[in-house]
Amino acid sequence: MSARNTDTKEEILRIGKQFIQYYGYNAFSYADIARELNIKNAAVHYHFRGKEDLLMALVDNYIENYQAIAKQLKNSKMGAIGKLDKFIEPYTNLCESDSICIIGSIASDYNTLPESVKEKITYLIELVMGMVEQTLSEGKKKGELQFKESARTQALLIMTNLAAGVQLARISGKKDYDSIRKALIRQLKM
Amino acid sequence: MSARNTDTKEEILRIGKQFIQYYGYNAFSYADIARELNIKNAAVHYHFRGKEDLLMALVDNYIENYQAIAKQLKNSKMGAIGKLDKFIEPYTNLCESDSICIIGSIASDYNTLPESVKEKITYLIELVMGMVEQTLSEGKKKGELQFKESARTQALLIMTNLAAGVQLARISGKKDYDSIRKALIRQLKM
DNA sequence: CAAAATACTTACTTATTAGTAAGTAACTCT
DNA sequence: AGAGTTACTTACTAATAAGTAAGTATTTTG
Repeated sequence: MSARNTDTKEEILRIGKQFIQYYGYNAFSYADIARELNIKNAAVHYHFRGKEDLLMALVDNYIENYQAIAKQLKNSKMGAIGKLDKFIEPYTNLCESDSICIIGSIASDYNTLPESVKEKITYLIELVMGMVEQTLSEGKKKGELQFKESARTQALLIMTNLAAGVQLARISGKKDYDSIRKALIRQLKM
Repeated sequence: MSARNTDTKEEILRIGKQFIQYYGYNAFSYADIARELNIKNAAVHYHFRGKEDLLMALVDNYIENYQAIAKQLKNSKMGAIGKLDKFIEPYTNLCESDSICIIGSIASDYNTLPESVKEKITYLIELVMGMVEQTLSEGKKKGELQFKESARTQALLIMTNLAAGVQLARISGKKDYDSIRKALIRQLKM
């Protein structure tokens, strides 16, 4: 046992992300991660000094991810609806596994988190908001989308529909999430 | 010390509600409640055998509350916009204290909760949903409101906007919540 | 091939968690 | 006035939490 393993760190991040989205930040422990990966909790501490550091790393991952997506969308010839679909897709997947988005999960535990994480999550939200806002603005200019609010407000409406949509789906079922998702797109198209 | 106190039970419920909305169900303990009320944690156990029982009682409180509101609205001559404003008001107040609604809080911790609570929260959501749906339907029939989705879907859109709106406000500020709230009403009026 | 770095495990600590059993003071009822 | 009942406190338990120090096996590097 215990041959050197180069991707334990990534596995910890993977499980950590899963746990945050499934149970919430305050409802899983390093012992839970260790059990899942058949290692000892000290091994988790070796890769991430504390839970706070793990969360920071996770948020960093999301930031990098969304930065990459933002770049892709910028250079893409995809239509606005297509871009929005790409944005919505991950939420639909979360729904399938009874999980919620990291922003919603962190928002719920927000008052128990260290300042460092709070700052980083603020940045992540602005990043995501900016992306959606931009997509909406462009889509409107090109006549692909229509909405009456400012792009910022419309982006807020969409993000809150999705974030709480996956939360609600846990309780009242996936049908409700689907209704929300379809209504969202329909209203932007008409 | 320790004169008989008849409203400790209600005080526990009050603080419990506060903690759930501010920290989340998994981020406060009976010791926290005891400290806040200057009693011992065993006293909290005296009134509510376990945390699960406390949560159940809290959800029961919400159910009674919303049943009372539903009855009021039914017999009220208030316009649909007025009724919606009454519904939205508590969310705005939550925002002021950096708190989130109990449904959002419970949804986030959903996968860590006992079955009994899950069932009860499902009932609470249907109750609230029914109320909003009803208000929307009536308002549309009377020409006070306009929307293109079904009343159920429109209610879902509004509830998710509000629930995630207060969550988002924690991170990106109350202005975003206000934008959402105003847009919501504006769209229904036009 | 030896030293250093890496990726862990073993074995622990300290704090906090939910929860309980037994005792006690004050009030209520008869 | 005495017997319950209520509303607690005192004093614990067992489990789990985050975290650490020291040791070990494997791999990389000079």
